[in-house]
Amino acid sequence: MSGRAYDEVMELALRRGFYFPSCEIYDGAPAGFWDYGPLGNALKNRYVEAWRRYVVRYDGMVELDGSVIMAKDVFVASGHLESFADPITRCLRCGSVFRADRLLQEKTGKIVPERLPDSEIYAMILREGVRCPSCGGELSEVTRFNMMFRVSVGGEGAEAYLRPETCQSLFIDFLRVYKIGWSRFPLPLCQFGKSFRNEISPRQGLLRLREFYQAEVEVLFDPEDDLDERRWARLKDHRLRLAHDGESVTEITAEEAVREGLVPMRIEAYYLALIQRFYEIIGIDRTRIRLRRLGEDEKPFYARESWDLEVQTSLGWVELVACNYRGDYDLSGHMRVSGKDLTAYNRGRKFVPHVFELSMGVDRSVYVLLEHNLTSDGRRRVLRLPPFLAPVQVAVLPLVDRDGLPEKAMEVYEALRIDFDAVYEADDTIGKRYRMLDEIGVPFCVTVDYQTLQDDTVTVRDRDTTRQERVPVSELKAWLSRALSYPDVR
RNA sequence: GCGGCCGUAGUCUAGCCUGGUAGGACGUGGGCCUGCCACGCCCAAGGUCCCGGGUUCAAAUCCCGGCGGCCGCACCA
Repeated sequence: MSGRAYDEVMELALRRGFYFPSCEIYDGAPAGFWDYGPLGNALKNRYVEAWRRYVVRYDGMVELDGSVIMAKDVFVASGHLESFADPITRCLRCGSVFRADRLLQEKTGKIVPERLPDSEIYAMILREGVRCPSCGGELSEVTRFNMMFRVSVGGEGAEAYLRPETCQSLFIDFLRVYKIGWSRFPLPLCQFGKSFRNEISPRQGLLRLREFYQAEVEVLFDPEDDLDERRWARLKDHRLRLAHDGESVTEITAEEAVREGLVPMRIEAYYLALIQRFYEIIGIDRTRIRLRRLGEDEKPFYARESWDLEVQTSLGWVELVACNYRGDYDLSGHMRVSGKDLTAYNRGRKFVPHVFELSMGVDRSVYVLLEHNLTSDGRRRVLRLPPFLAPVQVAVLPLVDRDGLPEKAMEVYEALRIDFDAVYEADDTIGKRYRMLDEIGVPFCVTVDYQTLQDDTVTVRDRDTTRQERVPVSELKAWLSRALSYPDVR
């Protein structure tokens, strides 16, 4: 696992301002927090806009924005207070920490029930004589480490938590959203926003953060009513890259996957196709994408079936999207704890909606976009982002910094700067400017030369081919709009 | 959290083993030059050598602790 590409992305991120450590002027700042600089923020925003286009609007989803701090009861209902913490024991001699239940199972072969109280687990450790696998030392009592950040709210210090996933507000807000008119199923709710997890050892830059962006889709549906034909027709022929047991990938259309039982329901196959296609559109090499079905021991506590959309990187396969069939776990839980009725009405029948979710890691996706698109042929280093994702869309350059060219170039820049993310660059030789702009993925460079002063045309240089085309200044805006437009999908 | 390696201007790095308070490259600012793909010239700014403590006449260099980074284990909704 060579991390060379990772190191190159990291160096570029620091030097050109894509992202960098949070609070970095202070010593002792905790790990797992990163800030987006000007370019990274722009890239992240474009990624989210693409998501809105190819996932949210394409499917007719309903986007909400919930609060980050949520009441304790939310996480009683969601199971996070109980299940988001693992029973832990530590070695009293060497300090190593172990999952108590797994250690017991490994050493004794006995299954440790998930709900067993900590004191019982500890009693088992003593009874079975289990000791530290590293040094043979004695093990401590069993404790829990919850990965949620606890906060206290108001003068009373009411117990609340930073959400560990964005989706809980979608489940909770469902009641109101449903009542005020969004009452057709399937009902895909979605949200882009921050989540927080107190990871034990955050690592690898944007790949594992304690504060991070998610873009989550929670499709609420009637379990007796599989996907409508209108949606199904759109993506049933898309070829899914399904990974079974480990490595081998089978390419199979969504329709065949359902027919052959590889994916149980149409609604799952459809949304798996939707999300895989999204990553293909934004420029991730599809041969480096797989949808891996998780085994029983890997699934989150609330999931009935899980697929991870994974992408191959220099650090191995990275999970970008968790796709989970959550059943009625969430709404039933919130009904039980809140006492509110979250059933819906469809075709003369009351039911608790089931949920299929697409939980996307935004920061990880941004990282993968950088790593997959950063190319180097020895002389030239180019960030080959699709033009519609580029943080800077166009640069305006006077060929030389004299003879009236800068004035004319500035005029061109002024005409573009509101409609596009444009920069003006006059320093250094023209070749050097092209190189600097290639590195941050600027897809088009508009150069004002001596001919411009004669006939009011400029050259537009293509980042990927370095070829230049002469375009009248009067047509520049239309030319760029076309070149920067989103690819069409039906 | 455990173990290994590591932490020097914005970035990459020399120096560390064999203590004597830092040198380069790129980048940045200014000037010159420049008719299209980083190769030009001149000048300048920029360093708490991660932080704290210890040893020493003297610490970037040796020792301890902390923080951070990478890798492995563990964990990963």
